[in-house]
Amino acid sequence: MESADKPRRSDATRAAILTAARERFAADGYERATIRAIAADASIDPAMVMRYFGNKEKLFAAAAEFNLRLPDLSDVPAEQIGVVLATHFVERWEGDDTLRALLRAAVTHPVAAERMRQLFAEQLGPVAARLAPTDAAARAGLVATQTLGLALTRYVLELPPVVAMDRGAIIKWLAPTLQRYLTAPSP
Amino acid sequence: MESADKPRRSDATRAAILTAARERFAADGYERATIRAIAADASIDPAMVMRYFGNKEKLFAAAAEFNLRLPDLSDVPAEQIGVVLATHFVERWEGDDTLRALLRAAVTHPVAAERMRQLFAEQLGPVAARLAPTDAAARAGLVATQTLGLALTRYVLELPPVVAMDRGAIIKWLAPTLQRYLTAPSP
DNA sequence: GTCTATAATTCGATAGAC
DNA sequence: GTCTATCGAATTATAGAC
Repeated sequence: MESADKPRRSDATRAAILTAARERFAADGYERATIRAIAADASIDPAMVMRYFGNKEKLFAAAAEFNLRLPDLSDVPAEQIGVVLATHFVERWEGDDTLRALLRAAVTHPVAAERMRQLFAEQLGPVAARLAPTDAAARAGLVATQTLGLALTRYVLELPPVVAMDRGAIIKWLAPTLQRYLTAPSP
Repeated sequence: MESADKPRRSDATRAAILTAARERFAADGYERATIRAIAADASIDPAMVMRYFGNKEKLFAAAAEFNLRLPDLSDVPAEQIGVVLATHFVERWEGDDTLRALLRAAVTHPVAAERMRQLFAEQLGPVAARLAPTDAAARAGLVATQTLGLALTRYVLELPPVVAMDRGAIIKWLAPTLQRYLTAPSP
């Protein structure tokens, strides 16, 4: 929208604000994350945050801009879709505050919740539709229950046994679940 | 602590406050749920809420007091544990604001999160321990990922396809997942 | 027990000097 | 572009009259 032309001098400042905002939103949720704290983290004046992003809602919208980055799955054999998806999700969540910020905010912030709904409908829906033409929506929803449940318990609630599991174990346990939700006959 | 003796006159007021508090905490989360709004819902003065519960934290603690109410599962055959658990959880979540209030608050409120951790450790842990002595904790954690994931997507985020599913379908889809997490050999 | 008044904070947002 | 000063609103919590 605005980034096509010349890279502005202030882009570094902008990026610093966004990074700090993502960390705060991810750690504290929408209402506890204050503009003052975000500005302090970015070593900048709070008024600058307002100048750059207008208000808190727009700042959040910019900070939580992201997608699932699902790879092209059209070449993946149907019987391997579970492993591929489980692997992708586990690695996608780690090391990026954006998704945690969105999840935490979505619980109390209607706009964030709506974006979460869009995200799974638009990006996971098509995958399910290719594998199961009839009840694709329900199957995509089931995949969401398991993947978001993992994210919730591991990164937000931090249930000790879920935190303790390594990535490999998680993938091995979850892959058959996702596989069944997407390709098994309706029970 | 205080309820053993005589039922006080003010117990009705107390109960009204708690009911309103649960609804507000469940609908708005911890920080957006205000004492003023709770008092208004209960048709009472805000100052009374403070008098009865001291402060907001204690009010929440009282309102979110609950347990999973897991039935006695020692008589359930190991191969039916999935169906029994899935059925119980689906019916436990519906029609009771308490658990939704706790889940929503736990995402941003550390005390609520700690209670959520205790809840699953103390009540789900033993069930897993009986079925799988070695890696019981991990299996209980996996069950938590799926059951809390369902609660999150259906009652909090309200993903349309998850909301649209009826209880029977949910149970049929989730039961094999829970069954495998608890009784299948480690992958 | 009940309610009014208000203290004490905190936060988002704005105005304006430099 | 950057920062100071501050407004206005909302909230928890308290003090005290009745």
